Formats: sequence, C-alpha cells, structure tokens
Amino acid sequence: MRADARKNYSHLLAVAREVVAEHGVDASMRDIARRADVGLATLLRHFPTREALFDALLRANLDALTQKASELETSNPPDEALVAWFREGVAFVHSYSGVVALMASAHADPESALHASCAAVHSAGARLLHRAQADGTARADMDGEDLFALMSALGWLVDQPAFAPRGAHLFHVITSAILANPPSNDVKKAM
Amino acid sequence: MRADARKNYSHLLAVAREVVAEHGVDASMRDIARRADVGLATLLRHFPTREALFDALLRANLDALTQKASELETSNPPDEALVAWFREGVAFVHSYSGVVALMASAHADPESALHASCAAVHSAGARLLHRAQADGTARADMDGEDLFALMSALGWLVDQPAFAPRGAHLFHVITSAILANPPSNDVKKAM
DNA sequence: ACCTGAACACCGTTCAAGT
DNA sequence: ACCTGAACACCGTTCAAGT
Repeated sequence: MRADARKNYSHLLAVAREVVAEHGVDASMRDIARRADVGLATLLRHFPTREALFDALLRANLDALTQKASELETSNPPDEALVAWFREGVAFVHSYSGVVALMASAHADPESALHASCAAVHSAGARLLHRAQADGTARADMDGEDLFALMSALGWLVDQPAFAPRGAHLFHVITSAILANPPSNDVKKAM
Repeated sequence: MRADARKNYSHLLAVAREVVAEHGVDASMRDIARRADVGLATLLRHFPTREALFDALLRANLDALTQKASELETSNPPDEALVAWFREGVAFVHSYSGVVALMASAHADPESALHASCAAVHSAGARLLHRAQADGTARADMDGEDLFALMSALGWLVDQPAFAPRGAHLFHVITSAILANPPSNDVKKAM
C-alpha cells in the first residue's frame, strides 16, 4: 500500500467513525467521502461495500468482546460472569445505531467480512453460557445461538427511542429468564 | 371522493399489499405506483407519506389485535390469555417484514397516523397483563410498556433470517420470564 | 498504484400543467 | 377534483481518464 493510500485509508476510517456515530449504519457513503474531502470513488476503492467499512470499524471492538469473555471466564463465578458479559455485549451493539441488524445478517451469511468476528463472539458467549449451565445457574434449554439472539434483541430494543428508557429493566427481565434460579440480589450484584 | 379516486385508492392499497409482502416496509413507493399503472404523484396524493400508506394497510389488523385481547380476557384463565395474545401479537408484527420498526417509532411519536392504533394495542395488552398479575401468574415488576417492548423484540427476532428458526424457542424463553411461576406444561397448553 | 469526475439507474418530493 | 410528467436533490455503482 502506497503512502498516500494508507493516509487516505486511516483518515477515511476516522471520518466514517464520526459520521456513523451521528447518523447510524445508514449513513451515506457519499457523505462520508465528502466530509473526508475525497472522491466518492476513493472511498469505494478502500471499502468496496458498506459492510467492508463496518468490518474495519467494528472488528477491534468485536475482538475485545471475545477477549472480555475469556477474562470473565477465569475470574468470576459462572452466573455473574455470564450476566456481566451479556451486559457488555448489549452495550456494544448499542455503540452505533443500527449496528445490530448488520451483525445479525453478518452472522447469518458466511460470505460476510464480519462473519468470523461474529462467530468468535458467538462461541465466546456460548462458553460462558455452558459454564453457567454446568454450574446449574443458567437454564439448560438454551444454547449460544439463543444467547446471541437475546443479546441482539436487547440491542435492538435499546436502539429504539421508544424503548431505550426501559433498557435497564428489560435487561433485568431477560437476564432473569436466562438464569434458571434468579435471586434478584445476585443479579444486581453481577451488574 | 370522486369515483375514479376511490377506485385508484383501493387498487393502490391492494397493489401495495402485494409489493410490501414481497419487499417489506422498505418497498419503493415508485415501484408500487408503477405496478399499479398509476403516476407516482397519484400514489403520493392518496398516501402523502410511507407511514400514511402503512396506516391504511395495518389499521384493520391492529384493531383486530385489540379486539382479540377483549375476547381472551373474558374466556380464558389470565395466564393462558396473556400468552395466547402475546403469541398473536408476535405473529402480527411478523406479517410484514420490517413492520416492527415502523410500529416502534409510531408508538413513540404522538403525531404518527398509527399512534392511536398502537396505543390501543398497548393498553389492551396492559389489561391482560394486569389481570395475570392480579392473579399472581405474571411477574409484578412489568407494565404494558415492557410487554409491548418484549413483543416487538420477539417480532424483530423472527424477522431476522438468522434467528427466525429459533423463534418458537425464544418465544418460550421470554414467555417464561413474563410468567412469574412458569410451569412449562401450562405454557405449552396455552400455546 | 492510486485517485477522480462523470455517467448511470435508482430513490422520494414538489409543482405547474392538463382533464 | 383529480391526475400526471417533469424537474429536483439525493443515493450507490461503474468506469474511462488522469497523475
């Protein structure tokens, strides 16, 4: 990669981060290019599709979420670790408006650039869930896929202005469904 | 309304129903007009905004959902009635792809054409919830808003190709969170 | 190698002109 | 009253032409 290309690349990424923070995942590619003082075709050259752009934007965060699961796995009781990580996950999908739909489709499509990172998050979560299930503190009739789905659903909920104010409470309700024997004190402690 | 106008109106509505069934709520207005063999401006004249179109498309179904709540209220035990209606609601938001986001925003915006019908659904659900709470079969720390939110979240989940296959199971998980004392047999009976 | 303007096919909105 | 084509300002995609 040539020097000017590399400079364009990182500048575009920084600008994209701003614009997406403002307008969510439906931000206009043209708008990003404009704000970066660069031709639209140049943006498309670095990121041929909107998904490629979000791959670059989100990969680090997704990997951090996977990493977080490993840490919690060794240092916390299974149920608290699960809830703490679940909270972390919901917060992440809330980081950019609309990102949850993107992840859901990336998760379904193996061709997607984000698929690998999503799968890593998925299985990191599954490990935490299985540990809590073995411990008897998480309901047995769930798997990593269900956990991922519920995390996404909560992410979607807090993304809706109508439901965002109730986010914390809805988190509590869904969490209590995941924990087989939900003593509300323990849940609050883990939060 | 003139005769030709009325004819156009109902024809547009029928065509819109088809196109939306195919392409979801993001269907192009231009496309609908085209398929109806009518000028785009004519479509916009009858339905000035996409939301006005969906008001016409969905109002009958929303009112039916409200009606359904009243019926269940008189003829079923509180917990079964609640679960049965909840299921009905999830099925409805699944009727057109993407309709759940539309409803969430209509619910938040009092100016929306769909606001009244959404509010009616909302309070019909709240009545069923309160009845089950008084009965002791639904958890006490929820209100109609939470019920509406969870219904929407499930609607969103089954709308995602990645999660749709697990819809029934996720319904069961969330339902068990709503019912304070969830004996899985009773839940299944109510389904 | 890398960048870019321009052409293309789409979209929703608006409005003057037709019947 | 009601309909409509056309102009407008947007969008993402593509590509020949520039450095």
